Amino acid sequence: MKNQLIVKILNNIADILELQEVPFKPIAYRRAAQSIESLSEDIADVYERGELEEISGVGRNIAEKIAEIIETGKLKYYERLKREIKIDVEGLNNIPNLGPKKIKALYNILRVKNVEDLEKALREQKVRRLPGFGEKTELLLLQGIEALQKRPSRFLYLHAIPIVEMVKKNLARYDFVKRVEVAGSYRRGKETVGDLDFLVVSSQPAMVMDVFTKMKDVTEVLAKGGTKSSIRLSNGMQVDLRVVQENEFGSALLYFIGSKEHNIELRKIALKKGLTLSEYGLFSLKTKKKIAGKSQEEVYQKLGLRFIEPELRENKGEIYAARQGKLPTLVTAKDIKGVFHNHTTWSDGHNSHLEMAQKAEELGFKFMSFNDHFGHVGITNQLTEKRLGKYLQEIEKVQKKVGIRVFNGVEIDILKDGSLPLSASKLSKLDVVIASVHVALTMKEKEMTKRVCHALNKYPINILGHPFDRILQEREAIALNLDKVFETAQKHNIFLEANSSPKRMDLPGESIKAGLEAGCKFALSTDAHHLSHLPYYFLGVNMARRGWLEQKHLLNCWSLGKIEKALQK
DNA sequence: GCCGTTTTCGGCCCGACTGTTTTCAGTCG
Repeated sequence: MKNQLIVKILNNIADILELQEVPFKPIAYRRAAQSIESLSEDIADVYERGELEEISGVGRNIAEKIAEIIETGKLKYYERLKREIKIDVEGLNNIPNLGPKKIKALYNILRVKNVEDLEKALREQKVRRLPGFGEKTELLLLQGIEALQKRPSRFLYLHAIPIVEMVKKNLARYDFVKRVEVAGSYRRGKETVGDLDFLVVSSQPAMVMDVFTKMKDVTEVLAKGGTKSSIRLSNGMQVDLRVVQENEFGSALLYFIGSKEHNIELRKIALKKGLTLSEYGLFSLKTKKKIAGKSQEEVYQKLGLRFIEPELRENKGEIYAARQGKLPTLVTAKDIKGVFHNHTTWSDGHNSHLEMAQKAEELGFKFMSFNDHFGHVGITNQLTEKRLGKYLQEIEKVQKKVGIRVFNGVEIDILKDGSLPLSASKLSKLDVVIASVHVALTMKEKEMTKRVCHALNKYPINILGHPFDRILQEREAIALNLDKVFETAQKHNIFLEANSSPKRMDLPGESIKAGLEAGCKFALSTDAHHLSHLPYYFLGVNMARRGWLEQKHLLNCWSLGKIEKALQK
């Protein structure tokens, strides 16, 4: 799988060209890199089919370069650029407040080639003497280098929630704050959050700036202006805030929710219509007159588009769909009638079947399924064939005590050879069979794909559990040819899991979308190991929405009768 | 270097904040 290598090379080329002040090409390389990053298959397969140029942002020239990397593992053009430039542009670009122009000046005058050179020059106070630099810049860069080594780059969505609540609460108590909204990737429901963006409506922006930058947990004020400030909190999270007027709230929210790519696309559409779009509103280019801005709906409408839900705003086809009136009616949290994949003390969970079921009922669910580990090599207390009978009896007992439908089932390991540790005939007697990969995670893509597809082909599986088997911030996804897995799952009516566990979020939204396009259906699960995990199903809803899912694509939204029928094997 | 759901050539988003300046360039989102 060379996707990541190619993404890295293309981005590095963009960095170098930017430094050489080559116009427009950097944007082209970055766009191509971005498309490849969100590709759900091995780019080598795309190349084999001769379809590289069908990737958006990839034309004849970049396609040739990608082909060369796939065939030889490197790129002569890139090697030549690196020889010419002699600078670690990638490393230096990571430092905040350092861009191509400053990197160039640092090299031309001080021969700074990498982060180490820069740190040395900064400590020797040589940088402040450069034209366009000064003492403050020197300090800023030094702090940037230090912070880079300590700070986590992204946060789990779950960990961002209390921060969002804290900021909202802090601001909402002032009467000069008319409205507070969280925007950015958090609002788009991304699996992880890099920073937080807030939008405030107030006629006294200076006061807002003051209270925002003086909140209790602020360790650093990164910027403070008349209408816009940035702070850093003690856990390293950066929070940006912008104050706008009531009548520009819609266009400002649109702008701050992003994504950047979505916004750029909207602005291009505006230009084609003789308009210009900014956070202040949609204006006529000729008369400068304001056409829209109070609400997001209004801006979309004047651009000839239906309203696009924030989760879809990634410039991945949503704008075209909005123009055609073909946007999906996304699932919402209240459409979820129950959750799959819950653990109890019968394997590695913390609560009993009854406690879990009561909590599910309390949350308003109509059903839940129990799927304790079966044959997991890595944990103690896994279910065995011997314990299975009693486990099922226990679930039957619980069924009589609660007012919701309780499905029995297991989460069974897909072993190294693609077999499962329980026979197909015994598995078919269970309500819900989830099969997951838990061990031997380092297999090569071909082998791993064969392993998973073999299991899907040979056993009565209902749900493929956490297909990536990644742990956010800790463990990368296993190597899988998703196209083949999707195709096999679709053939056997096996649902793909949208696992809502905060550290898994697996499949992520963009892969759900790819699976949907392959004709697959999905099952949302909590993978709860404690009753306090059950409410986290909303994370799965975020993923499903980012994956363009409607009720008909998600098993959890169906009637109980339809669910039971769909689970029969 | 890419792209066109009105374009196969002529475009390629828009504005705030900071630091170093004395009106603006660089960086960021």
